[in-house]
Amino acid sequence: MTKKFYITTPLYYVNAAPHIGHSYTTIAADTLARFMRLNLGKENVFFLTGTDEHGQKIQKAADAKGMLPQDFADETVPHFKELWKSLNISYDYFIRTTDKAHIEFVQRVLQMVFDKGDIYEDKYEGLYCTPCEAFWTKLQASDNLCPDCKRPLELIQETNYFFRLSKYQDWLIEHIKNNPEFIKPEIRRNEVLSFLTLNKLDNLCISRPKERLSWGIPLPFSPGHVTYVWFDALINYISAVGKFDENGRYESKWWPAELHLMAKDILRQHTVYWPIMLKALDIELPKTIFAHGWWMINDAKMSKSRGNAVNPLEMVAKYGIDAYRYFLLRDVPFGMDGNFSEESIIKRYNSDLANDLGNLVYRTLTMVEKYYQGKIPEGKSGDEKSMAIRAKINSLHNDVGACLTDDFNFSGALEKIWELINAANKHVEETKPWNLAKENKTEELKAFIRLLVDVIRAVAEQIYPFMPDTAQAIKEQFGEKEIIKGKPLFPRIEIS
RNA sequence: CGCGGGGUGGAGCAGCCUGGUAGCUCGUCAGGCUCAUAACCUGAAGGCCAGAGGUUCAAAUCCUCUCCCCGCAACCA
Repeated sequence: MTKKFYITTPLYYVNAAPHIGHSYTTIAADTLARFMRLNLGKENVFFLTGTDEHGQKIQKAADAKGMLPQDFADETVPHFKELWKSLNISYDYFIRTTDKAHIEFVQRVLQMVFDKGDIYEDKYEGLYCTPCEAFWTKLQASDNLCPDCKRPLELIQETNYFFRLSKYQDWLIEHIKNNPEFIKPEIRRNEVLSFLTLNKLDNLCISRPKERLSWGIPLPFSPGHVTYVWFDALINYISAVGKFDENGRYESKWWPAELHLMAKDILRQHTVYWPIMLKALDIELPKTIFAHGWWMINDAKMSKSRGNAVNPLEMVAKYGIDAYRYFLLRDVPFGMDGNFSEESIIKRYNSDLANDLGNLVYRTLTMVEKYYQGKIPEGKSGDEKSMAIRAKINSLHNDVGACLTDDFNFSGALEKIWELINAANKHVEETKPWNLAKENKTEELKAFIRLLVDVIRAVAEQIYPFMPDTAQAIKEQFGEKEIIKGKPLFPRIEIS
């Protein structure tokens, strides 16, 4: 049986334009997908992303613009697709929750879970703010006033449908305990586990009455209700890659997913609702759910009200696709929060990309040009330092792989690559090729230059998943037999 | 006493599990070199490891207490 790799990003909610957070998850997923394609073959990797388009916020956003929700979504989705294009995102499929096939699939799921008895009808009572269209708990609104608009709340009652989360609580706890890989990183696993062991799960309300919300997938067994967005959205992970047969068995070439990637704010939905939904359907669970951290903007949480959201397109225009990708994956260990600022991008850019990598490539090109008229020399060196560098070249792929496949440790993988780059730069100082040239030590010089070229080729190979364009550019400059020297890969950014 | 994570040179982090010269990246300063994008290499300065007490020959590392920061605490997509 060939190994396969199915990776997903969350479906992004289309009520606003994509920001740095969206791009972070997607770049990380893209890097893993590219890496796995190199290892398992293109045909054994499936990378899914898409958009979540139902629900109240979309309806409100559309209303505000005097549009139909569908038209509003149709207008927003291209922003995501364009961004992915300009970030070199190599997704295999882009799903929209308004796709006909997805809607039918969700309805099928609802009917199956309903028939099984895990969805039931009940009365829901709560404090409701009509202008805000929101329910509040007594805890949130102790004074009986809407925390948002400060208007009095009404106690209203409505009939809704509920999903029996509680029935599967003990099973889920056991599953998490028995599968350390299931929720990562560990801090998130602890969080979920303590939450599950210390609280009794309430059943999840998975419907909204149509009078209150019409923009959603109608429940097949109650046309007066639409489906709660999360129940709709999570199902994309299976609706995109498989089908139910006539006996209600789910069949898919790709499922179960090896990895669901997301930011930590939607961990709950993925580690509690989603596994239980799958269990109710008798479908295998994903292998790993990984929640990464947030990017803070100049030490403040990014939010629309602060107006500090970073536009990825702007960053790409300023610093380039690969510098942006590199920065996000390198600057902060995956899983932790990071602080985003242009100052830190520029620092990374200048020190890692321009000074270390770019300069190594450029100085090597110049030497090949100067000493060998652009022809890459043959040669082998057997001294200790050269051998040590050779060893690093040979182990680099495994080192990078160990970081990526075990822990999704992007920054660690990049550090490994940079260790080789730094070793090569140091090797230049120690070998002093300009002296070899003066002293006519031709064999040594040939071997030395060849070693540098081999370092650069290995580096290009390994940075490809992270920085596909740069890898390509390096490969083009170092041909089979000779070089084609271009402009510096990363011209330094001078801060005025 | 709700649960969890954390407080280490100017900044960001590692080390703590398995006690024994406090390490990395960036920044600062000095030097070297010239193949190179004023890039590269070397060296230096800078830390009583939040605080107090305890265990020990020996504690950033183990134990107790205190202070401070952050996350989670169900429908927010």
